[in-house]
This record gives sequence, C-alpha cells and structure tokens, in this order.
Amino acid sequence: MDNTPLAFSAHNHQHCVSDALQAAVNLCAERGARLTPLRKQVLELIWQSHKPLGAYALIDLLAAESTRQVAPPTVYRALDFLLEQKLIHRIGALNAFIGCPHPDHSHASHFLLCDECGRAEEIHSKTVSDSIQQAAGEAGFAVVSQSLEVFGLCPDCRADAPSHE
Amino acid sequence: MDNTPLAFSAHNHQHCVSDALQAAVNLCAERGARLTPLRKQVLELIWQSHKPLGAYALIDLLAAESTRQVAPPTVYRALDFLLEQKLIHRIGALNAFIGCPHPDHSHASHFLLCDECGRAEEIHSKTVSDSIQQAAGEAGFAVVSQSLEVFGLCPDCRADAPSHE
DNA sequence: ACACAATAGTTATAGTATAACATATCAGTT
DNA sequence: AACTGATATGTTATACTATAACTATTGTGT
Repeated sequence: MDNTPLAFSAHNHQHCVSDALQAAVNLCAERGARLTPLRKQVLELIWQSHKPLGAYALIDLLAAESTRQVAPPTVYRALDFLLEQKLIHRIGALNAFIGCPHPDHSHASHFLLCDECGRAEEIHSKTVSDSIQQAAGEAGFAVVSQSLEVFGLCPDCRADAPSHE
Repeated sequence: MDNTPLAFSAHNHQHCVSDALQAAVNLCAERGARLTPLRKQVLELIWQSHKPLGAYALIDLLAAESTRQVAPPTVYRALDFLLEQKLIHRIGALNAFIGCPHPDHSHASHFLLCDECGRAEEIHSKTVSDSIQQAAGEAGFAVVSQSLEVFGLCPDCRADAPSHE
C-alpha cells in the first residue's frame, strides 16, 4: 500500500484541477453561492499550483491572462468568497492560498509544507484532530477552528538531499 | 485537579515575567548568546502581555519607554534573535509574538488562541506531537518544525458568553 | 423597464517585513 | 590603552500583504 499523498506523487494534475473546479461549481450551485467567472478563474489559478499561491502572485497571473484591471481588493474579495465556501485554505506562515481537495465537508486546515520545493499537502488524520480536540478540552477551551502547518521535507526532496550524504 | 493552564488562570503575572527574564538571562549565558539591553527589553515587553504582540505595537512601546529611535529593523532583529534562541514564538495567523515558557527544551509551537479576549496559551501534549509526527511519517514527510494554532473561546470567555443564552 | 442586492472596479492607505548601508559597541589581542 | 574583527544597532528606503471607502456595473425578481 502506498500512503504517499497526492501532491507528493506523480499524477495528472490537469485532471485534478478540472475535478476540483467541477466540484466547486456543483457545491456553489447547491448552496446558492455565485461562483462568478472571476472567482472561478482565481480558483483555477490556485489549483494549477500545488504550491500555495500569494495574493499578489495571483494578481500578476490574472493580469497576464486578460487585459482587465486587477487591483488587490478584487482578488482579495474573490479569495474571501472562496475561503467562506471552504474551497481554499489560507496558509498563515506563507501568506498564501491553496485549493481544498474536500470542500464538501468542513474540516480543519492541516498541511505538510515542504521547505525545499514549496509544495503543500493537506492531511486528514482523525488521530491528529482528536488529540487536538482533547488537549484543548482539557484546558477548558472551546475549539472553533484550527490550523496546523508542518514544515519539513517531502518524500522527493528527502530523496534528493539525504542527510547522510 | 485543575487543568486550567496558566494564561487562562489568575496568577501573579509580574512574577511570571521576572522568572521568564531570569531564565532567559541564564540560558543565554550558558549558550554564549548576547541578551543585550534592547533584546531583553523587547523580551520583557512581550512577556508583559499574555496576548501575542505585533512588531509595530512593540515599536510603539519601545518608543514610549525611551527617547531612542526604534525603526522596524531594530525590533525585527531583536525578534529574530529571540526566535533563534527559542525565547519567543511567532503566531503566524496574528503576525504577532509571544514569550515561550519553556525555552530550555526545544519543542513545537502549539497554541490555544482566544477569539474573544486575544489571550494565548501554549500547550504541550505528547499525544498531539506524536500524532502529528506519525501522520507526517505515513506521508513520507520529514518534520523539521510545526505550528499549531487553535482558535476558539478560552474558559473565561466561554463563561461570559455561553452558547445556550 | 424598475428597484434592490450583490459583485467588481478604483483610489488611497494601513499594516507587516526586509534590503542595503552607516555607525557604534564588544571581546580578545598586542 | 590602542588595534582589530565580529557583533549589534541606527538609518533610509522600499517591498510585500491587506483593507477602507467609494463608484460603477451586473444580476435577479417584480
């Protein structure tokens, strides 16, 4: 069994982008939320990278794709919408955004972030979530949201630069 | 047994500040690191709040305490030193800094952050750390550092605004 | 067509962080 | 005490991230 997660494995990324976009279209339709062309374009640009994308990188990409004006508030509003709909996550340590592969069910933001190649992988471990809930509960703390950012080396970058060399 | 952590409990905070400063002095002496007056002053200001303190708030406090110039690089360099010595942590989601109560042994940055009052409490749960290590390991990921930021309501703020009212 | 709400454009500015270079201080040596 | 190299701080400018406030446009239901 191969436990290596998607972002750190070879895969057809264009397929994974189009799946994510289709899922977003369906979800927003169900919710009565308007996934406008701009919002969809921003979501697509974010998905096209497995690396978290900064707001200003996004602005540059939008400017390159069209002749339209794209000032910061425009892209931040689209990002706010996508965050509200849980279609993306914000990576605090990087001031950057990345697509959420499971926008249909609410969950915490838990990421593995490679220091070397910059790729991000969302993890879903019930053990991790439960242990966090329990630790917070023992402190009398009522959890609303949680963000875990684990930095280190992904499998590929470990292989490229082993510590024993 | 009362599990309520320190920041969320009544305590003599001035005592806890002076303890932290003394510990920092001792640690830096052992390590041959120079805890200069500026660095010590920054550390003290950070400790005097249980709330994470932003760099520019710190600049204002420094300016208020002396006639000396305190431009951003000055305070950011002091913060960098304190981070290197693990005397403080950075809370990514808040762009802010807070004192580390256990600078003597390296550990992850795991915090409970109250949305209501802004206080922060560092937690140390072996279960949490281990489960994160294990989840990363299963993904073939080599952990270098980790940051957990749990948002919600601290015991006091829960009591002040119960959900059933 | 009309009216209201939601979205997007526009201008300006606030907030966070660092680059690059000049000056001052410290610790060890002569 | 003066010399030297390393470390720390001061200074100026600027880059990067994000939002406020207002205007214009687009969408939806009547």
